[in-house]
Parts: sequence; C-alpha cells; structure tokens
Amino acid sequence: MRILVVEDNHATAANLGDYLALFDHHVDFAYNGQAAIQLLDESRFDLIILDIMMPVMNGLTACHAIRAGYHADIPIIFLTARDTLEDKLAGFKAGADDYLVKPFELQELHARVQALEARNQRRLSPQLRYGALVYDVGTDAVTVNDETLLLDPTQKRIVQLLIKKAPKLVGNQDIAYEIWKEDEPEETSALRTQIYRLRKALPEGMLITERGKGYRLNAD
Amino acid sequence: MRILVVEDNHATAANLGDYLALFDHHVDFAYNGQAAIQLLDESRFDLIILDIMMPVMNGLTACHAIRAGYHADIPIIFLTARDTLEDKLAGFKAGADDYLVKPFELQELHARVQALEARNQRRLSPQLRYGALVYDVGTDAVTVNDETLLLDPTQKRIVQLLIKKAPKLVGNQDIAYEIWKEDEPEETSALRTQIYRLRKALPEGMLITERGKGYRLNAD
DNA sequence: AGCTTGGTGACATAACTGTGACATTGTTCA
DNA sequence: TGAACAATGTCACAGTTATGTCACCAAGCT
Repeated sequence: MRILVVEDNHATAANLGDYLALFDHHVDFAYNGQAAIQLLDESRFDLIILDIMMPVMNGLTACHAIRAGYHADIPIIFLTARDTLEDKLAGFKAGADDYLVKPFELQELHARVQALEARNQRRLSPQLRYGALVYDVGTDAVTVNDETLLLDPTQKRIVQLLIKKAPKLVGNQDIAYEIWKEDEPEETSALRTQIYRLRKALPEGMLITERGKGYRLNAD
Repeated sequence: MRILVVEDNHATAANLGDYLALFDHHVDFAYNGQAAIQLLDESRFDLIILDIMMPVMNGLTACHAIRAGYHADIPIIFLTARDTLEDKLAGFKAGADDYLVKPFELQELHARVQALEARNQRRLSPQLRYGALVYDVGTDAVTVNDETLLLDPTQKRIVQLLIKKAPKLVGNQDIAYEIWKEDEPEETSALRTQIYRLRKALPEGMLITERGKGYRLNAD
C-alpha cells in the first residue's frame, strides 16, 4: 500500500514511516495539510494518516478538502493528541474513517490500517463483477456473459483494476502504478498497447477512453 | 440502516438500541454469537455491533464465522471492556472494522457507525449538481436528466466551475484564471469559443450571459 | 526450437483547443 | 434616434497532443 503520513513533527513522522515500512508499505510524507493536498494531485495513495494540529493547514481542514476533491474515497486515519469527545466528533464529521489518540501503540495503528485495507478488499472476495463482465478471483478467469475471454496476465490485472473502480474512471497514472509500480508517468506506450489488446478482447464499447485522464468501463 | 446489536447484557443492549434508534436506525438484538449468526441468515443487516465476552459463542469466534460466511462484508464494530493491546489486535485479526473500549461515549459510537456508513457511500462517485445538471466526479461525466452530454475536457471544467457557484454568476476573469491560470485578463477569444461550444451542448437557456460580468447557470 | 508474453517505436488517426475574421447584440451619449 | 463603440456570438481552420494501430524484437518457458 502507498501511505501518506501528514505530520508536522518530523521525528514522529519518520518513526511512523519506519514502522509502516516494515510491513512492505510505501510511505511518503507531508508536513502540513497544504502540502498533503498537493501531493495527492501528483501521485496516488491508498491511505492517509493525518495529524490535526499543523501549521499552514490543519488536519481537519485538509480532511474536508480531500473529501470534497477528486480523491474523495481515500481512507483517512486521524492521529492526534486531542482526545476529547468533541475533538473526535469533529474528526469524524470532517470525514475521517478512524481516529486514534496519541500516545498509541504502533501495532494498534497497523491493525487499524489493515482493517481499512481489508474493508476495501473484502467486497471483492468471491468475484469481481461489473455488468456482464466477471473476474473470478479463484480461477483467475475473465468472462462476459459466461463466455471466457482469452487474456494475457497483464490484461487481466488491468481488467481487475477497472472492475474494482467501475464505473469510475481509472487514471493512466493509477494503472501504470498498479501494473508496473512506476511512479514516473513516463512511458505510456506499453499501457497503450495493453489497452489496445484488451479492448480488442472485450465487447465493443465496453472500454472507454477519457482523453487526458484515463479509462473506464461502461456497462451499456 | 439496519443494525444488529450482539450483547449478552440485556440492559446494555437495550440502552444501545434506544440510542441508535434516535438516529433512525432499525435495531435488532442477539444475546450471543450463535444467535447472531442465525439471525444473519434470516435477514439482512448493514452493520453489526459485537460484544466479545458472551456465553455460547464469544464475539471473536462469531466475527470469524461471519467473515468466513456468506455475509462476509458486513461492517463489524467490537464493543468490549477488554482494553489491552492484545485484545484489540485479536479483534482486528478476527476481522473487525473498528474496536471501541467500554466505557465509551454513545456519541463516539454513533460517529464511528456513521464513518463506516460513509465509507460505503463513498464508493459511489461524488456528484456536483444544479437542477437537472449533474457533474459526476468519479466518472467525469456531465448529464442532464440522466442523459450524458458529450463535452470536451475544458468544457467539463467550466461546467464544474459554474455548478459550484450556481446560481451565482462567475466572472470572466475567474473562469479565465481557473481554466488557464492566467493572471492577465487578456485573450477572451478562447473563452468565448469554449462558452459557445458549451452552450450548444447544454439545454437551451441554461447558460446565461451577464454582459460585462460573466456567465451563470439557470435552472429554469 | 516453438510458444507465449509483453514492450518498443514508428506512424496513422482522432480529439481537443486556440486563433482570427466576421456577425450580432447591447450600450452610451450626443 | 442613431452613430459609434464595446462585448459577445459564430464558425472555419490549423496546430498540437493524446491515443490507436501494428509489425517487430526480446525474454522467458516448455
């Protein structure tokens, strides 16, 4: 998972990052809300850990802004010393998924991170489907109206991504990152080719291009 | 929402139920894990609030069973007096979405219930709307009365702007700045053209010119 | 070797967008 | 009232960029 830690205390942030890195998470940092929001525009994250008291833009405001923006569905965990009921309610009201009070056990944080991750995975456990398009996780087969499509592994992974988000569009960057783990937005020719092949395999009109943004599925 | 409260102490359960009912939730009760699982087979729930220490089948076991079963994706909140780190980790490991330690504030429970509800809602794309005009952020589509309009990216961005401000008018300068990041107010020909194209796509009379000022939407 | 997979790079195609010329509408003021 | 002017509408056109298409090559597997 790609995690964004937003915390103005560098030592605390580094500490957190080190711990999360142990579990094979890729961690980036922002030291105030403003910076966090900018980072979100540049790259893709699976989770945000957010301090509340920060200079420039505090966590609550940042949370609001994120929920109002393009990446509104990213899970957000508040991590703060403010422990009154009012603080917690304000946090949830701002759109938090979880609220953890400092001092806390790193292991509990990790457990809560995993819980959010699990929640996003769970709904795709038996099958992924969007309209007539079905991705069977068990057999790793893709079918349309019970007819099996012959897809290469990479194409299957792209389909999986698209179905997970459908009918939302998936950014070119997001696909590139998920498939090739490339942060750098360069080299789109491989993606173009894969999309081309995938489109040929799918029913006509199902894979739609949003120029300049990405691709999305269409159920018709 | 339909909520299942699983708690062997009848008084506590009733108390909880009364509180949640205040927020227009439909609450059912089970007094041990076994009974809860049976209930799940009979009817549909949106959320489970689960005590850990119970006779017949404790909460952890019940949680495991639920996650393994047919209703694997129901959000589960543990509610328990067991407050050690080990207990919490065990709870999350069993598949909990959240873990709240007794004694707790009813309002915090409600906030966490709402957070889980919100997370499920958020899967749907957020939308900006004004009257029949809807901009879907997730799919990046603009619709009027559920009919999709074919708009170019720049036009979509202008629609977004207009909807956000609607029914107020948006100054020419403001649009120019938002779309082209131009401080200089010159060069309105591009804007004129974009507005022209946008107006052709929208229902007649929806995009109104305020001469010398800017443009605004009209719902009719 | 033969097969599968997947990336590269060249080129074609399509989409998007600003420009500039001109038309139209509205406003001001003598 | 009617120039004269300003703002906006209309539209063909061309430059730019993103995407589609495809032949080919490299790497890995059987």
